[in-house]
Amino acid sequence: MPDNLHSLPDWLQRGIVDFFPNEDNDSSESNLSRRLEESTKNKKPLRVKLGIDPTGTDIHLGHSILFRKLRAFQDAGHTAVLIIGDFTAQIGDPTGKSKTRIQLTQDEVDSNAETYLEQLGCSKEPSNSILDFKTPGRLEIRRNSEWLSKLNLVEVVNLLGTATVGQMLAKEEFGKRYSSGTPISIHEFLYPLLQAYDSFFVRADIELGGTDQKFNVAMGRDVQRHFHQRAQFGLLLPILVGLDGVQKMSKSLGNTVSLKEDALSMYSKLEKVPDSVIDSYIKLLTNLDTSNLPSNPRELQKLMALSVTSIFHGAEAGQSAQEGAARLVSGAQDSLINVLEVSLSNINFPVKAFYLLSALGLCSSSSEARRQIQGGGVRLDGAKVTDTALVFNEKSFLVGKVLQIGKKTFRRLAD
RNA sequence: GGGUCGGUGCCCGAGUGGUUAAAGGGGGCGGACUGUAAAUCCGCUGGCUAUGCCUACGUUGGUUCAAAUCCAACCCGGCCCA
Repeated sequence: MPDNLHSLPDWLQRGIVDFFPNEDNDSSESNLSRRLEESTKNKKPLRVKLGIDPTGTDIHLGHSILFRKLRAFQDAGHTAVLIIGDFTAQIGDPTGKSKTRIQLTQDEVDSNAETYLEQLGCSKEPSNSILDFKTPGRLEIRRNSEWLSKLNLVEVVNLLGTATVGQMLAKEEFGKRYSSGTPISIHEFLYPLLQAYDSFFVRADIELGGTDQKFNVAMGRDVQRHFHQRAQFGLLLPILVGLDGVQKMSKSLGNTVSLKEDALSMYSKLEKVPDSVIDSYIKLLTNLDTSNLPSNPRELQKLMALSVTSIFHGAEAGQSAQEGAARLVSGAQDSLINVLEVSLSNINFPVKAFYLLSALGLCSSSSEARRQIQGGGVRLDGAKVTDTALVFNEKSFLVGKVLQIGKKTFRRLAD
């Protein structure tokens, strides 16, 4: 934690791990709080850059930390510059990757970008969206293909001249991959430079990023200076640990909570998160007062889950998710009100139980369904199904009953 | 370009002609226990409406009754040399 974190305004402090430059002087070039003051004094909002590469379809809680901080800047009167890395997504950020990333097509990238904006609340009012899309002057959305696809080779070569191979290999992932003999494609070296060029192009005053972005954000400063522009500040936020409590939250590790998920699903995942991560979740994902929290870990877990869910779905939905989750756990099958329904309309009767599970999409394959039944993981209205050869003859027998797979998946069967 | 080693299931990694849907570990899933946690123990971990059938060990072709295992060509990577 940086020593002079306290020099920053309260709204900015929470969750900040590092910021740079971080010099204790009066210069607005190297002292962030001076720069903020200068901006207020001159009534000139700062341009706060956050880049996202639309490489997937989901925004998860880990990303939300950055977006919420970006929103805080918006609320403080600054301009959020959201960069959709539609160009860079096709190169792939090597950060944290042990392998070269698969390249995406323009179409994939475009549709991903759309779902991202949707999840950030582009069609909602600022009061219940993650970013403020409505207040004039508070948000600028740019696609980096706008400028990156126009660079010619001369300009690219010039840009490449900003960094050295030594600098690149000093970057942790590259260094590891290099020394372990894992291939590094040359185009991957270009990634940090393009991200840096974005900062120059949008004239960023501040760039937000996860701690793993330190190198890329710092590169932005170099490139801005290279093009005779005032260098941005870097503001680093932590990488959220995933639901497994060990690795970072990442779609490919399957330990995420997506913002797309309904309140019940979000709550259920969060309330069973390992104890070790609860503190960080509370600090990074909620606005709870950390000096006044329940000491019982189970209570703490529930409070965290409730708070986070409420932030993304509203207080009311959070409440009912909590109640719904409690009912699920208590095993009170009769009172399963909020269980998602699934229609049997496409099923031909008689139907084999394992086929039904797979046809309804509750298991990834019919073989998987069979295994679930064998392993005792399937229940119908609370009664364990153990016979893999079980056949249901009549639809009417199933309608209204609750099918359960494992502890988390419940579906009410509808006509 | 030359030499050399290598490419096995989600990952790591054994296997060098047949009882191999492929040892072992990790991860994941399910069960028991619990705080719906952790730890621990047990089971499962290619697909298929399924007592059987199909697809799988970089790719393609070949040898063989039989190939992840042998041969050829090709593709991809590491290292060394140029």
